[in-house]
Amino acid sequence: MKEFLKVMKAASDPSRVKILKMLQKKVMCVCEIQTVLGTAQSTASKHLKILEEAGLVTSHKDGLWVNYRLTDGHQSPYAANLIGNMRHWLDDEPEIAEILESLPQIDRHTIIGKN
Amino acid sequence: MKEFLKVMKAASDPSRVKILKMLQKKVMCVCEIQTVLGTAQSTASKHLKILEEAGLVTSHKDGLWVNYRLTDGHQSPYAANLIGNMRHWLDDEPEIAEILESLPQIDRHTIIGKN
DNA sequence: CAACTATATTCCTTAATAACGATATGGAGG
DNA sequence: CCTCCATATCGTTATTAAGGAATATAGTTG
Repeated sequence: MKEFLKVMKAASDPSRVKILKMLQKKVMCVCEIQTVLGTAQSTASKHLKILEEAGLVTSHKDGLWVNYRLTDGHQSPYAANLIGNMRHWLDDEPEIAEILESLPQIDRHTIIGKN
Repeated sequence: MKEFLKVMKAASDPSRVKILKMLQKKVMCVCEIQTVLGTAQSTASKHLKILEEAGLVTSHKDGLWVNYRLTDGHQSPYAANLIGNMRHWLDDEPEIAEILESLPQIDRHTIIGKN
């Protein structure tokens, strides 16, 4: 039950939903996600931790960057199901569409340290 | 997006998950749900309202009682999906199994007013 | 209509959540 | 080794959520 609740809770926040939709398009580092969301760096990092603990995303370091991607679904059936469904959900939401369209222009190398 | 978030949020609380699992077995009134959950009446009522606003359950009056049942899924695709999945989720959780086994013994007519 | 019953709503208190700024960690490069 | 950069964590504050008790509402029965 806790596992299920963690997934539902993780998906209950607008910022985290946006992150999941972004990661559906490409692997991203924290500073890229922070930029798209327009939040503080610590905020983005914390959201990612919640998503990771719910089994929705995984991370691996690449030098200074930490890359986040959607999980393949082997960690949690609830997470796998949600990720699968979200692939065809919410694309028409203006809030989401706008973000997804901005993604191609986001590049970690052009992001100046906001820290 | 708000519609999606409402469903996720509704499913993020243990009491509400229990309610959904109960209603999967039978239509129930508030006092029956209150009894199974072991909460105050106002608490049960409030949870049901949240579930209803998320499109997960519907209610209709039957005399003094208000019967709650799972929705058929015409209100929200997110709700419909969740209800469908939950039909084969969480049945093995001790917390849930215990509740489901107690359901046959719950009858609104034997519940004395706790109000 | 008066008493009772089931449910909804309000009020209050307490706990959980989200945001930010500041600080800590840890790898990379001069 | 010292600095810089990306990320994580901490401390604080404000908003939200959950719980119960008490009250309001509405239908039922005598």
